[in-house]
Amino acid sequence: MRATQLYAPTLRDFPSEAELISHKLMMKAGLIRKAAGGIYSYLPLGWRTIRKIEQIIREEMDSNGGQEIMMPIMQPSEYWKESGRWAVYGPEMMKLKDRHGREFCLGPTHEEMITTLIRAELRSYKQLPLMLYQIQNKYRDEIRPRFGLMRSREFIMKDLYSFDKDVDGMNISYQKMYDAYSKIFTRCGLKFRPVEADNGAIGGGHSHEFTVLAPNGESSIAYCESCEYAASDEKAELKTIKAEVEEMKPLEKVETPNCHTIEMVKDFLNVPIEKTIKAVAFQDDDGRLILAFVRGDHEVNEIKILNAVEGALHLHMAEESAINDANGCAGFMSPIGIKDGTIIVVDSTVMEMYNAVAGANEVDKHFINVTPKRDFDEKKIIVTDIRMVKEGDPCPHCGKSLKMTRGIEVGQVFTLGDKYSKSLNATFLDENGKEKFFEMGCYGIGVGRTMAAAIEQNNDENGIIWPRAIAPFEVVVVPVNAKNSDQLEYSEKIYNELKDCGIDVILDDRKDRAGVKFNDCDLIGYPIRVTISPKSINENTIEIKIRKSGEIFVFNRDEYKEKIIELLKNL
RNA sequence: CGGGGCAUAGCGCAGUUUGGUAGCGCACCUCGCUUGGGACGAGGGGGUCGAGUGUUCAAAUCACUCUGCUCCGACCA
Repeated sequence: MRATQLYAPTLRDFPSEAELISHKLMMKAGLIRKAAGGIYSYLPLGWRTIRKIEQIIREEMDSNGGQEIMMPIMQPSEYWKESGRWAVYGPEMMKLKDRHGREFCLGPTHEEMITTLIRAELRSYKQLPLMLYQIQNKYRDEIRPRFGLMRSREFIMKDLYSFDKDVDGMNISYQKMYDAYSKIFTRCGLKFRPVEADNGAIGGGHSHEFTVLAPNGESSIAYCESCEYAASDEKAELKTIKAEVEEMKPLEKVETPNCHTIEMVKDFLNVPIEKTIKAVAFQDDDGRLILAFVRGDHEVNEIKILNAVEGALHLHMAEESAINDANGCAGFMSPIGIKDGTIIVVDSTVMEMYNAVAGANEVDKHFINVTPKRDFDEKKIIVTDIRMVKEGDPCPHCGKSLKMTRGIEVGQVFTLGDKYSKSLNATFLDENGKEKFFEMGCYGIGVGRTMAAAIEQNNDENGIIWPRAIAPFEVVVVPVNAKNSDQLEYSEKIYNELKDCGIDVILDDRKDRAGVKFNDCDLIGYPIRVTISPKSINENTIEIKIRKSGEIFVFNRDEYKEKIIELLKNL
């Protein structure tokens, strides 16, 4: 490819609509253009990267037993009504009608489609396991599309569905995909973590989110550097922190005028924050009061509270009247003296504390020397892990301290069990001639998001720094002055030689000044730049610049190809 | 859905307060000159000022309505 033929409209400035660095760079480097909110065209450079990512995905899917198919974007509503998700999916789903008034949707996912596709003809356990996948546009009518390809309404997704005869088989398929995903993102040159996720309502199986580590990511994750543990902040399990055993002093009520926050209490009483107990009052959808208690320096994790309290679906901050009805006192609360029947959830770490400070349920009064295992009635409270992970907390697997980082979820693997085979009545006959539901799994990768995440993770003030495997071109050959026919000729020779080595190379034969071309090369992010100058011709050498490190090498004509191939291996 | 901001040439912006001939930089086209990090000179093309309605002799500018974009939040996982 020659740069003079390439449609790559680079911009001098960042478009004002872009906020996130990957979005800005994709616009500026001419990778994508927006058609509408959350809907994009991919220009040649962007599309080349997309295709390289897809190719890596294909290779790993195929070598793990996947078979590629293509299913419709436009799906009839009947399938979704049958599974019960037509109503459930709600406004997220793009719906449309044909001229006869028949209802369709633009598929946000394809469980219904694939299950109905195979159910008529996949009849025997002998045909299992089966793994089918596609790389397809998907649609979600996001409330607020943003961040370019990161949260868009139309997006490219690889989705594979596995069908097994039993749970053991399903777990093997799951493991295969888990391994394939690790390989895919490694090959893409990304720093990522498989993050433990729970299946929520689906239950039973397991799930991991593959999260690319990036400071601008939408999700916050905790991970361990000593072992492989990683989990999203809301899901991270936490071990109980044991406090040093102390002699229990007698409970005592003290005046704490106007000290309604932990900060004020700890300063007024001059105690370390780890010796205080913080209260947070919630109400659920039914109006039930839920009091949560954590150590003063900890934060409550609402998701964990929801899991701990039977029947609670959503939480909001409690009304003061509800607190008063339970004999509580906002700003000065503890479980001591709260009306029976109130739901009280205490973090397990709190139960380990000795001689702590907690509210007295009276205005301007706190208790000191509270020892929960003596002073709280364990029969009336729920004790469990309800706190939010924070940097430095011990890893639940190895005990070393956890680190926090932000990340971008690029892939997700999920066991579905028989949820969809049951609701869509997809069965086969097993060895005993008995009819059974398929045990399914689904495995998605956001292709555009992977591209965005790669840029998020690999850029500097000059532009993108592509990992070699997904760079639109691996090498760019730049004659310093393309109007000079000697330089252009020499450059074309080098270009052809590299091409013959199987290297994905582009010749920047534009007649612009060197500075313009260098800046574009840096912006677009080719991993290696070959610079051809009069000096190169005179000395019969090749000058090479590594985008990532900025290193410059000069090689002789007879060795440069091997050198470039060698260098590319590490980029 | 709540709250803020914005909409003028391909991109970035000024002009709006105080109504009166549509501007600047970059990009684009032509010619010249230049070529190792976004040169220079000369000439040129490109706009229903997001849409609609109203006020006015006169609206990019004032008023109302709508649409789109964007940020924060809620929502989603």
